[in-house]
Amino acid sequence: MSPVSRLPVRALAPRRHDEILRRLSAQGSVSVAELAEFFDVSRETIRRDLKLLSDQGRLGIVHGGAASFEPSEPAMSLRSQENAAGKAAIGRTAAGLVRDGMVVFLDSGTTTLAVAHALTELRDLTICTASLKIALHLCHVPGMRVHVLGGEIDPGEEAASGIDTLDAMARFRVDVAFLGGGALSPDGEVTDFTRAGAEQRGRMIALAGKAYFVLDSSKFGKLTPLRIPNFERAAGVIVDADPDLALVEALSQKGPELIVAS
Amino acid sequence: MSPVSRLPVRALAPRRHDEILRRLSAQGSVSVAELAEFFDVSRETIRRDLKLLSDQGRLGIVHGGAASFEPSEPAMSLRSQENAAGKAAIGRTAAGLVRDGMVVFLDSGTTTLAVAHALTELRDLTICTASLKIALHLCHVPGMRVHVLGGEIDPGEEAASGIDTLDAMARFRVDVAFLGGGALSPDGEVTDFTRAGAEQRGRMIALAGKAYFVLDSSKFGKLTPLRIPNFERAAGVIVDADPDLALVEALSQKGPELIVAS
DNA sequence: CATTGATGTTGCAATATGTGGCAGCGAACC
DNA sequence: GGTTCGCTGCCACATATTGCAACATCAATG
Repeated sequence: MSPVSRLPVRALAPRRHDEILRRLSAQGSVSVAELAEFFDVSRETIRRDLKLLSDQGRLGIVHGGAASFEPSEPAMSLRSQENAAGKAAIGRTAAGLVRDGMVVFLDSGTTTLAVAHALTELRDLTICTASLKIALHLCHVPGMRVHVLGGEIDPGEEAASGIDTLDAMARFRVDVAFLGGGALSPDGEVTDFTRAGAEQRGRMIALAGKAYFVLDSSKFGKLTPLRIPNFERAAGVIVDADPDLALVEALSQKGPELIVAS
Repeated sequence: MSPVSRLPVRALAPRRHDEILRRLSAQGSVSVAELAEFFDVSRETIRRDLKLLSDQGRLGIVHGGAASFEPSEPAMSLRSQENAAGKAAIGRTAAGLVRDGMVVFLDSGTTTLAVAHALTELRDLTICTASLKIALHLCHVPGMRVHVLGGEIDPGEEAASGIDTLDAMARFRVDVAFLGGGALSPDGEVTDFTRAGAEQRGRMIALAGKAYFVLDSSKFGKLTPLRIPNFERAAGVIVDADPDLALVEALSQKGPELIVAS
């Protein structure tokens, strides 16, 4: 859409966005009607604001308004419902790349959780993850040794993050890593929401023998702000549907193999 | 347009869902009538909400309301059912020893999980734990910063343990620690099942400003093999029923205060 | 085991909300 | 000055949510 030349820094719109996000983190949810009255703009304008923020992944749109991802337990479970079939297919394909005896790193996220489910078919794996849900799930599978990375928990991801996590990661010798991401940008690169996330994933690419990104089709063409370091050294990107041709070509230029799960 | 038209400031659907699930995990069950009154919506609406959540497998609908599934692992969930009332009382008493702003260590185990539940009444705590369940639960409570200790997961405890965990523990400055244990032996000492567990608890006693053991009455008079180092330096032992007199006297000889929750 | 009050179910209408098209307006640019 | 572009509001129409009412079920009690 917009040729990325410069960000239009209007005075009014960003002010609304800030306030919307502030309210969201304070109250958990906001309604379109309430915001329209507060800013004295039309409801359409508010909806456009919410759509924008939603595309950036900063909130979730619901009937009547928007809800924050953070404080709500459903956020994660709801997200894991979205495109469940696609994620399951990605999980099976990912599991096909793993052999018994390997050391596997699993990133946090709903798509990697699907990979975790698929991995239960295997035996004798060492799993390394920062995700509480994944650890909790896989630790009961016979033959799996699960290591959890320490750190401060990010409630949105339900996973550890931060300095301690980066630190702990470096101690492992990882055969294959499955990483999530915020978006598959039109120029064929996986991007992330946060600085910390991008850094963590970039490091894991460097650490792992092979690193695959797992992204379901809802992430295609979205835009998130952070590039992931070392992306071109990743082994592949596993998706559940063919991206458009431009994206395929852009990706093939970068290096990582495109794998479409069926 | 919108000249202050009468806007019912009703809660958005996801907000209701969050609250319903929150109540479920707190109380185990909710009633349609109570929810309808709370949200000021009709009972049909509540039922539709419950139907939706039920379709997602997040609760079970029963006549009159809904009940929590607690889709947890049998080993752990079975244990947490035992003497639930006693554990809840211990939890409340333990929470009474905590003040806003403190750094709290929570050991793994079902009794400490009850403490975690009780701590949700507080705000502005830093939690440090090796237990996946505790981390997962508390990370969604507003005002809580949760740190998880890294390490290999023990499936029975659903918590990290081992060298890495001991290592990570040492980095924290802990105000108050709540520790589990295998048994309260007849000679007034808390003992443990495993060498690793005893070592970890002993270290935490040394690290924390105050360390309390939380033990429900099913642990009285049992015998487990490992003594816990530094036990005499613990601040107290919180239980849910009076132990017999000999045990009380033996304990008072050692040092830690005996606290009986009501 | 029958009664009775509470609860669950269904169809429907009212209202609120979402969507897409279009035009006005102001800022930036040529 | 004219043009373009993005933001905004208005409108018409599609969709979703909710409450009501009538009826079916359930479960506790005597």
